[in-house]
Amino acid sequence: MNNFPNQPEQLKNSLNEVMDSPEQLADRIADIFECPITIEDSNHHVVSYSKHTEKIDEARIGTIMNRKVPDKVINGLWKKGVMPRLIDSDDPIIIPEMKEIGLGNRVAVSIRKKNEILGFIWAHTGDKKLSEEKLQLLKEAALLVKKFFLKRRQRKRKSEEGNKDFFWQLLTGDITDNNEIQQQAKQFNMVLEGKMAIVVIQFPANVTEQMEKHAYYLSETRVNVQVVSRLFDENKFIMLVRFIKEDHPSKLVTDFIHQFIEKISDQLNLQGILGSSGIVVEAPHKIKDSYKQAEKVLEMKAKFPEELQYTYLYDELGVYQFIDELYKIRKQQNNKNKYIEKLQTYDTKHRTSLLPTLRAYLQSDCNVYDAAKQLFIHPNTMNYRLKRIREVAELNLKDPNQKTAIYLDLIVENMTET
Amino acid sequence: MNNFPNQPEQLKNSLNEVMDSPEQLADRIADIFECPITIEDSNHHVVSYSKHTEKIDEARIGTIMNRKVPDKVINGLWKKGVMPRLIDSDDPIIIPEMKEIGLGNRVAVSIRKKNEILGFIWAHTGDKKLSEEKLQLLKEAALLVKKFFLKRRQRKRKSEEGNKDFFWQLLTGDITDNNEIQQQAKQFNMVLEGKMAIVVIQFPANVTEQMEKHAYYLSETRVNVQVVSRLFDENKFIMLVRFIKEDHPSKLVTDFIHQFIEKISDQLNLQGILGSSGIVVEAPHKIKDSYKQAEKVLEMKAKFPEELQYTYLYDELGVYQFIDELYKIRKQQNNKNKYIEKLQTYDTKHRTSLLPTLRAYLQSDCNVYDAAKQLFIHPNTMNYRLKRIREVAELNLKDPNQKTAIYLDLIVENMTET
DNA sequence: ACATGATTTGTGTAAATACACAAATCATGT
DNA sequence: ACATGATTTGTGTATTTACACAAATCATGT
Repeated sequence: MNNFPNQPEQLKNSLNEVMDSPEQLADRIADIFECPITIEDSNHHVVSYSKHTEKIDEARIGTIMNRKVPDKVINGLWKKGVMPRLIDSDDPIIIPEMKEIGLGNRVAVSIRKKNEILGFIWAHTGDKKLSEEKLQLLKEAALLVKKFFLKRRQRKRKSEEGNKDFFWQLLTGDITDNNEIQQQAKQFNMVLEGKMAIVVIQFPANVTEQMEKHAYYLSETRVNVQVVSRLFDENKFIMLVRFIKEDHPSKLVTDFIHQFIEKISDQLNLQGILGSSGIVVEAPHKIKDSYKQAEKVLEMKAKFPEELQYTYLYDELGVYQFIDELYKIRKQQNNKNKYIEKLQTYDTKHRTSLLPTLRAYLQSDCNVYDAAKQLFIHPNTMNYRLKRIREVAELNLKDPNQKTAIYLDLIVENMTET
Repeated sequence: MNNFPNQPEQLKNSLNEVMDSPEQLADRIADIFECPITIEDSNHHVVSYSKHTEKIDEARIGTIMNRKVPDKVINGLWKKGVMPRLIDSDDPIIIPEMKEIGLGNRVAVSIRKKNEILGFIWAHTGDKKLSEEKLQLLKEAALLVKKFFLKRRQRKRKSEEGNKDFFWQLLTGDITDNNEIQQQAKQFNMVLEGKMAIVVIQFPANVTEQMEKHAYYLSETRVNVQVVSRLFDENKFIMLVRFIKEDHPSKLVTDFIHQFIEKISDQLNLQGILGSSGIVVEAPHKIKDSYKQAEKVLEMKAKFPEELQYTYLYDELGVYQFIDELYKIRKQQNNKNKYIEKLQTYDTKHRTSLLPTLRAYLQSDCNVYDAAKQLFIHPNTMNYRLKRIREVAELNLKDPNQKTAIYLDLIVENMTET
């Protein structure tokens, strides 16, 4: 094992041999580096692990037993900033012991094609320290293992562009025939069954390679939802997600978007990343609707950032599903809301703020105390103003019909100003 | 005065003489009938009264002093059913003493041209009873006095058709030039200044002559508002009203419509008479808008009879100002409200009534007790159902955005069924 | 500067509302 | 028929909300 100059050759030969039987892949690498080796895919599922039993740690046991790295370990790696370094770098990363998650000393390197993470090689170095040359060798090993991953994903890879085209066709509704859709889906190894939705993540600026890398990674590693297909369009990352559990798709997709944004904001140290989803559909030809709706949500979130700060689903847009159209109607009708006008006139004449008060009141679900808090005034002041509103506008604040009209007209009115 | 066969001749001669000086009109008739005579126009304003001072009663004093019949007397006459008989008949009506309104024995006859009431002749008979021949003579007197009224209204009469045309032009917006409008208005003796609105009264069936008669009469005798112009179109009576007091035009027009409907329903013993008004405008060229709006109100009242039972003004239509358009939008969007759908599904599956409960709750301004009363259930039941609604629909009942959307979608949904 | 009326805030009380719990009723499937 | 869970109603209590009144502050015009 000291014949150092010979090692790369040896490695190549070994790997070429085992190209089709991944089981021995880790063993061969482990032989060269003299420590246990684990190879994972981008999803942190175990692809291959060496038989070495020395220097074994808790994390390794858990990983091999479940054929997947435990979530606790992955989270720990993220928290310590290991994962970002691993994803961003082509070089091996030395990871010191992390007792709290049962991880011994390790060296790891990512396996990637362009910006896409294919997987990772983990060397369980234990007390031993790898030399600079060995680290270099590990990097070369990664390049060679990459071939294995590429071959493994042969079907997927050979049609990656076609897959993208197909996804676009689904998004735009260019294919409507269900049989054709299912045929193509089979060809690209996509499952278009059960409950699905389009999720769009919008980045505030132009997307860098690093951002793409992280986005792709995150789209691979979710659990409750499965990302069937994904692509970047300008500064938007569009995903087709499928729901494994059929229970509460709204909650699942909200959580997914939440986590996605949280993690990627954290990892890239970026603010202002928005997420949205169209409604959950069951038929593939309705994916286009879900996409349109997801885009609509983003459009409305841009127009009403505060109001829709915590809204991600089209279903939850409420009146903002049709506020644009309503705006057109009201403008066309050319008839200002009588009550709003009266209050506006009164406000400008007497330098009061009855209209903003009414707005806060309506936006607080007609709760006097919440509305008062929002405006930093005493609840009695609020009540007094409401009394004045009733008098000045001759408005019955118990009439849901009028209140609804005012609520909408106040939103529409604000749209005029922008 | 016993030369009875000669009296009609005498009457004619007398009247021809005084045709242009109304002051002596009543005197001449009084001479023939040997009792005090009062002549009123359709508005119950005094046109002419005889000098006779015998058999004078309280009502006559009040009438002459104010140059108008006191409201108390008019109301009394309506209550006793005298006015309808007078309006409907060409023959003189004998009216017994009505002490409660200070009215002595009288005989009265209406003066009319076709269906339009021009005025009335009142004979204060006192203890005397008029013979059948004298009654016949009074009828002839009415015919002759009619000539006087027609001459009196010469300008108005000669252009009655033209007036109608002009009104239609205002209603349809055929004239837009303000100068032209004011010129024509002057020609037809119409005042088109200050605050105005179009009021439309809709009759349930085809309009008979009797109904027209009453409608014209009522349009003459209102106090706080002035009916500038009016016409019948199919089963609709369209009025242009002007506001004398500028204070609270909404209240004035509501009261006007209320009273109009109440009185005419009462007089004609008719149900289902609807009234509406467009917004109050200041510029004559906006009358067309007010007309359109008044028609829109009637249209919506037909579609939502219960909801808009007490709504007459366009301003007060609330969401019904745009519910038609919203219906189109929502149909086009082809996306059912998620919350409504969930509740509907649950209701059919479990034979519950969560959706009707939510509807009642929203329509009762989110007041649990009112909604419960409306549904004849215990308030606790209401609360329980609301809890289930929150759970089943995953709906936050404190979110005004969602609630507003549901409120509107519930209305829109009901429109589908019809 | 003063008077006036509108507005804001503090204090207290009455009424309305929410909520927990228990009992009764109902629907449904085994 | 029975068990089960959902639903309805009754009862009582704690909390919230509405409202009246008073005092203080502010704006405005003379």
